[in-house]
Amino acid sequence: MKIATFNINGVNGRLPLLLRWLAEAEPDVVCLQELKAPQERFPESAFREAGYGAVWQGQKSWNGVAILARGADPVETRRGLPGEPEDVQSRYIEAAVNGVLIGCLYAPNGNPAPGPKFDYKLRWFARLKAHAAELLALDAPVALVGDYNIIPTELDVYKPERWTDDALFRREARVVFEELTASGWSDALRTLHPEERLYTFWDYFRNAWGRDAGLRLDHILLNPTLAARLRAAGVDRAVRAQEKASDHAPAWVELGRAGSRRSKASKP
DNA sequence: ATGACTGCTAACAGCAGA
Repeated sequence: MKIATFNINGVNGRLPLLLRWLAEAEPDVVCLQELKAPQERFPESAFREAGYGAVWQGQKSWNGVAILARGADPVETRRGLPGEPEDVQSRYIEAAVNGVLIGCLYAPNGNPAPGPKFDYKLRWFARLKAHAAELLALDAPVALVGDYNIIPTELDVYKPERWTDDALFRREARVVFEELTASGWSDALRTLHPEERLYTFWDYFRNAWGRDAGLRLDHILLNPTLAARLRAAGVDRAVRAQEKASDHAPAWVELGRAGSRRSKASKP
C-alpha cells in the first residue's frame, strides 16, 4: 500500500497536474491539503474517472482537506478535531481505507508568532495530540498524514538560523512534533532517511526552488502497527519543478502487507 | 527587516500562505 500526502494549494487550479501525478505515482491513498474550494466545488467526478473515491471537507477560499482512495470509497470516521466546536476551519478529515485508518491534516501556519494565530496553532496541536493518543490506543493500523507546518529539526530546513523565530520552527512547535514521535508515532521519511536533507516545500519567493531553499513540513506519522510494515519512503521532487506547480511536493510511503513484518524473524 | 510570488474572491486590491 502506497500512502501519499500533497498540499495541492488549490485543487481546481492544479487539477491537470494532480491527475498527471496520480497516473504516474499510482498512490493507493492520497491526503490532500489546501483545497481552497468550497464543499460543492470539489472535483469529485474527475477523481472518480481517474479511479479514486474521495471524502473531503471543503471551505471557501482557504484550507480544505481530502482523502482519495484508489479503487475504493474511503469510509469517513470523523471530520474536524474534537475539543473546539466553534473552530470552523477545515483542517482534519479521517477515514478508513482497506482496513487502515487515515487521518488527513492541515495544521495552522501560526505566523506571526507570538500572537493570536500562533496561539490558535498551539491549541489546534493540543487537540491533535489528544486525538492522536486516542488513536494510538486502537488495535488497528493508523497513519496521521499531512501538512504539519512544523520543521522538526535543523536537518529539515536549508538555513535554520533564518527560521528560529518563525512559527514553523519555534521551540513550541518542534516540541509538539517531538512529543508526538516520542509517544509512539514514527516519522516515516526520517526513519528510512536518517541523515538526508529532505524537503517538501519551497516557497514561491526568491527562486527558492532553484536554490533548493526548502523546508520539510509534510509528514507521514505511523503507529507501531504500520511502522512495522514500512518499506520505502520519499518525496516526488519533480512535481515541484513543473509549470504551475504547488509550492509543496508530494511525500509518500510504501507499506508491506499486513503480517509481512520483516524486521523480526518469521516462522518457516 | 523587508519584500518577493501565488491562488482565491470578486472589491481589479486585499488576504493568507510559510
